Amino acid sequence: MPRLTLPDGTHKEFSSPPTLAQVAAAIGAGLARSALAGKVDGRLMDLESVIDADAEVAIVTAATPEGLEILRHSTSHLMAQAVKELFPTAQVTIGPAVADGFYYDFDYERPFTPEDLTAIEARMEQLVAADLPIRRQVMDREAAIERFVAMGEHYKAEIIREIPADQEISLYGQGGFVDLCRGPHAPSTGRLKAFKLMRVAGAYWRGDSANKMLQRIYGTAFADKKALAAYLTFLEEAAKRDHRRLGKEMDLFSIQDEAGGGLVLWHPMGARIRQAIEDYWKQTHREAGYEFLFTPHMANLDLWRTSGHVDFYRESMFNPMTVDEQAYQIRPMNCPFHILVYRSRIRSHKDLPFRWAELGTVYRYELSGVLHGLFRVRGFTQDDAHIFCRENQIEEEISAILELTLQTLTTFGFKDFEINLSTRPAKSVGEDAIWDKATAALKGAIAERGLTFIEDVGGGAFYGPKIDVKILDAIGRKWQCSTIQLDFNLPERFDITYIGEDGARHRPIMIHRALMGSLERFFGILIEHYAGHFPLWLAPVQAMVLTITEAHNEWAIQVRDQLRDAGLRVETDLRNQKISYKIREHAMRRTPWLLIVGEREQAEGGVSPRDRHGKELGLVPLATMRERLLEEARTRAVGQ
RNA sequence: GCCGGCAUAGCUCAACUGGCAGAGCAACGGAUUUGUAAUCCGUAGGUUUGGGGUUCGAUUCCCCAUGCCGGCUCCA
Repeated sequence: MPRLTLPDGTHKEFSSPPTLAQVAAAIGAGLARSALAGKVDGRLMDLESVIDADAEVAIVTAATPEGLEILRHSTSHLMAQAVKELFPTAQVTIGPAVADGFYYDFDYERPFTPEDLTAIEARMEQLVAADLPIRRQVMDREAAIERFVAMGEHYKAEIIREIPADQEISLYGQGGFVDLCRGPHAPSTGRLKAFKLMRVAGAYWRGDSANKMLQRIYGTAFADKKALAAYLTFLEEAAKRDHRRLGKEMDLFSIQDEAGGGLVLWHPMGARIRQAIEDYWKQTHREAGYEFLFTPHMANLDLWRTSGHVDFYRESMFNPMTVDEQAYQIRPMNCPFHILVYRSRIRSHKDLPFRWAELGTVYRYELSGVLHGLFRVRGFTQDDAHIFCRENQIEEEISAILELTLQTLTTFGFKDFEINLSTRPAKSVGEDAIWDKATAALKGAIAERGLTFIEDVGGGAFYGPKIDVKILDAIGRKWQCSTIQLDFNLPERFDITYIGEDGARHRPIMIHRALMGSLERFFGILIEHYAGHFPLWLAPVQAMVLTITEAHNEWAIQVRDQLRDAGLRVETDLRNQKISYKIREHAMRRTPWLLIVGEREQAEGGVSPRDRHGKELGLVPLATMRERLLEEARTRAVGQ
């Protein structure tokens, strides 16, 4: 009789082979109610599956990521059932769980409307109330194909034909609805209690624009209504932080038709922030032993032939232009120029490493439909750098880059990171030995900092392994900005070398790296991370001097000028308005410090500061406040 | 690029099924000289994204264009 080992290490014996549902019931009534599926020796299975041998068993509930995924997957089937009942001629295709919910793609004669969604959702509620059991059934391949063809479900038939022969074909049925699916699924529709259909969108069959456009319905589902409500609140919060909205409201940047989509205009207030970012960037890079380069925005197309961009990157490049009957290309990357600088003279092993950085503006062709605020643009500035080093310098260089990356991201207020390491893909250039050595160096550099990483086996570029660092923002969203990539390809293509100790020519290793990635995109992320409430060192206006009446204008201007002379960004508001009016306005504009100046302040040579949380400090001498502001700016404090 | 939705004053949004295009904020002018999140009064602001069509009449209905928004390989 099966002896089962539970996750806590305890054992349970059964007199006859139990189903997973029975196992859950044996553990506890509460668990039986919340059980969605089970895990047997690490394999997810339906609750009704029978365990007939000793095994490690865990019951899966919606409290775990796996359980939530099952719940969402089952909800997508529930939606497909509702759609088939309401629109019988719609063909089902695929419907997986995704990051924040699920979707299902249908082939239907017309697009679904928002009204359709409401109707589908209502039908789903009915199906939940009916609490239909969800049953798995294994079927012979040919019979399954015949069955789906008979039902008019040609996509499903196509999918079955492509399933490897050694895999079993399983169907899931609930009520009159049957779908091809690997499973597992929740035991019944009654378990799907909290869901919402979000939107309709077009999506190509298999994501290929050569294929037919299907109708995709996105939805989300959670364990209970409370979690669903929390998610919807999160979406509202994200919308409030939308950098496109804040960018307009705070007059930071614009993107205008007259200039072109995806081309960013930085307004004065946005440019102040960018300057603060760039100043910091220059300072840290100087300290980290980098030199700076400036290179052109376009080059003879031949350069891009040599670099391989014409062959491998054409889709992302703008069309070349003709200059004196020669083709020129606006740059999508900076690296070829840096290589030309390297190659401009003979290099010795004693010169290496070179660390060359450039805030290089590049232009890439993106489909008009994918442009999105500052996040997806056609012209952007990379905080790019290229390191040329010897093989035995890789680890040290990577380690230093990682250090600089984390220092930079931390300074901008990001505390949580996820590091991904991508290794050699099937199709790639370079010898095994160098790949192994480089990959080991990357791992070593990560380990040295005591950090953990997620390995993406075979996920590297064809020209070298890489480390990507993702940041988590204030509301838990993940963004990838930093990337550190080894390149065994470009040095080869440009045939760059250095003279070694042995007097022979050797190939240097090239490292591409960007910490913020694109300044535009990073700026967008910062806006959303801080919801526009920039820390002092980034704030476009760090302090606003507010007068009580016109009688205090003179002192207000003196205050402003003294603080400006100290290097702070300070403005005055001398308008003939009540102080509460001015405070409200500048508080809403997210100015970190408001310095109130009236009779007493003028008489004593001070200001009455109010911080961004409305805290009043009382009358303080101007010099004291100046030092406090300078300290806050100098330390790049992100607290509060 | 493709699919769907949307486009009204600088901004946020109204205008029932086709019937005189409006409000708040912002701007500007005036009064008020004010102590910690909105002082009052007034003025101006529009080819309702652009073009075409249906209609006695179009912000509203239809077609085209442009832009924006949400999506477009997270695999049964």
